[in-house]
Amino acid sequence: MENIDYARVFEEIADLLEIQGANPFRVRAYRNAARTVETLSQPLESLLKGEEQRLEELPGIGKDLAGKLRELFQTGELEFLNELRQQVPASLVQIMQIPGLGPKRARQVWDALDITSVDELEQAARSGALEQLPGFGSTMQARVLKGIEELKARAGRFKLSDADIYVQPLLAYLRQAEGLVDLEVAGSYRRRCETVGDIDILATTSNGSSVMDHFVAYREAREILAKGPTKSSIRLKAGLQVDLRLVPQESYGAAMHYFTGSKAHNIAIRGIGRERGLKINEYGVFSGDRLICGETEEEVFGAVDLPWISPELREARGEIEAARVKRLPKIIELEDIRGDLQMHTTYSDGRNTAEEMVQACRERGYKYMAITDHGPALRMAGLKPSDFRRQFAEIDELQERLDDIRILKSAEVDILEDGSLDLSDGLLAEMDVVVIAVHSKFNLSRAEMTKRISKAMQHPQVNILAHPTGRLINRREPYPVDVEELVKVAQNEAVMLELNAQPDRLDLRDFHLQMAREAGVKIVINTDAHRTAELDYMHYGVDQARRGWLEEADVANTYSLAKFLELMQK
DNA sequence: GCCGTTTTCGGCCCGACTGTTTTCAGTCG
Ligand SMILES: Nc1nc2c(ncn2[C@H]2C[C@H](O)[C@@H](COP(=O)(O)OP(=O)(O)OP(=O)(O)O)O2)c(=O)[nH]1
Ligand SMILES: [Mg+2]
Ligand SMILES: [Mg+2]
Ligand SMILES: [Zn+2]
Repeated sequence: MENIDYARVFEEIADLLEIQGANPFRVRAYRNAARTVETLSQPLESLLKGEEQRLEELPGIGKDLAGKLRELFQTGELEFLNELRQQVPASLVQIMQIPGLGPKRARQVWDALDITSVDELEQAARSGALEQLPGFGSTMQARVLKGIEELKARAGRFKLSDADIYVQPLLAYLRQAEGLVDLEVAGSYRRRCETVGDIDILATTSNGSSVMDHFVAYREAREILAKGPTKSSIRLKAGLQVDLRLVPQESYGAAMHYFTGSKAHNIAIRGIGRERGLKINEYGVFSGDRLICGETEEEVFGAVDLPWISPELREARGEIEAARVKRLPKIIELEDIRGDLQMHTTYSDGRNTAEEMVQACRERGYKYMAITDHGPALRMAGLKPSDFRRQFAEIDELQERLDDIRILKSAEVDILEDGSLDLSDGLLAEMDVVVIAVHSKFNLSRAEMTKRISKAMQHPQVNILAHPTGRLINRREPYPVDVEELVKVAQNEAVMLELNAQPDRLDLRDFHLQMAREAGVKIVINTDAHRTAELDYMHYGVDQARRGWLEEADVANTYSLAKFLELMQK
């Protein structure tokens, strides 16, 4: 019964209801609720256990959906979903994953051809039965077959850092087009989401531009998905989709707001506009047919009496309410960072020596750093106690020659299966800061894993829990663990939680960070660099921290060395 | 299905691109 995916259940209900032809607003309610429970900064389970009506206080969760969440929590099942699956084949929702096929056409192939799965649909398309259906032509049939192939290849979402590989060359190419004024990346990339489904680019022009023709002629494009005067999409050879939107220069602000999203944020802002008799779209803010403003984002927010909101916060997770009462957080910036507390050297699995890492940290203006090579439990990469002592002596020597940075002796100590550590208390006592993390034995139950990590955190010499959930984006699920409980332990034991800035970790997640902030637990943003260049991953960590509403004071490595050392006192 | 000091009923964001639609539905952003 542990680990019910509440969001998935609501998503499935939304899909099935939509195929059934239910009221679109009812469908949207389920989709919104799925989003809400997925990204909750208060843990859903503690709300579910509570006696009171706390669940109903969540935006978009009323009596009915709260009841369904409770039923799921208590029984592990949902009668309503089971009944729905009797009425609509559950495998039909897969058909909606194919580009160009939505609820109406899923319904149509089910009704007309008794198709209930992607495989059956593929057969119908191959046999030519599909193009006989009203509304389906040969073009559509071919598109479906292609869509099914792509679905099998499964490009999926791209890590933000992978998207970065393609963004700069593409922008450089687009800038060659005639008639361009602005060119900016919007969408989830601008909101600095940990993964992006595509790249959304906004261009503006004063007198018309040839940018659309130029765009679809990009040599890295594999396919043109759509092409119109204001909006075109291509798929890159790498599989990544790119959407380009072109609007008049005077619509820059409104278009940027629209194209940055998120969708839920847009709907909320437009709803507020509507209450005030305003129409907000990507071209501007309108009163009737009269354009009121739209040149800048500030104007758009201003039209609904809100201050400008950072893109990272635009997720309809309370930022609008916070902005309304002037309580938006002043979120952290890269320049606030004064140190990096996890990195590796050639002593373990790093590529650069301690001296090189120190030099690289000084170049980045850091005032302190910790060298955290692995303990002996990592057999290939780990250090024996004697290696650590050798390294500490080397650090002493390096430190003697430097007065602009403090090198903290440390280690990334492994949390063993029973919650004990792979280095002795004696050795830990020789360190300035102790970082702990799980690196093996992931297949414990949630309760066991939580107990294991909690025990390690209770060790009196431990300061930082690194990459607390162990997930690797697109490669490895987090091990099962109760992050809410870890936050509580961190609070009681004065342990800090790491936000690991490696772009495939970004661990903790944004909503975990919000949870920690609300509990007053300090976060440390570390790059876990395995070479000097990886120290620059810090900005990914800061981006994630911004999405988690963290302010400078919430992040321990924004403090001066003295203050940071003070924070570690138990 | 949710929501509300203008409402407990009647609203719910708004627009672009595609295809076979003869005047616009479906899908997607
Ligand atoms: N008003 C409005 N805006 C939308 C809607 N769908 C998308 N947008 C806007 C907000 C999105 O951030 C932006 C880009 O759309 P995308 O589908 O690419 O979404 P986004 O980039 O947020 O996430 P992604 O990582 O691409 O899945 O377009 C919508 O239904 N209504
Ligand atoms: Mg996008
Ligand atoms: Mg897009
Ligand atoms: Zn590690």
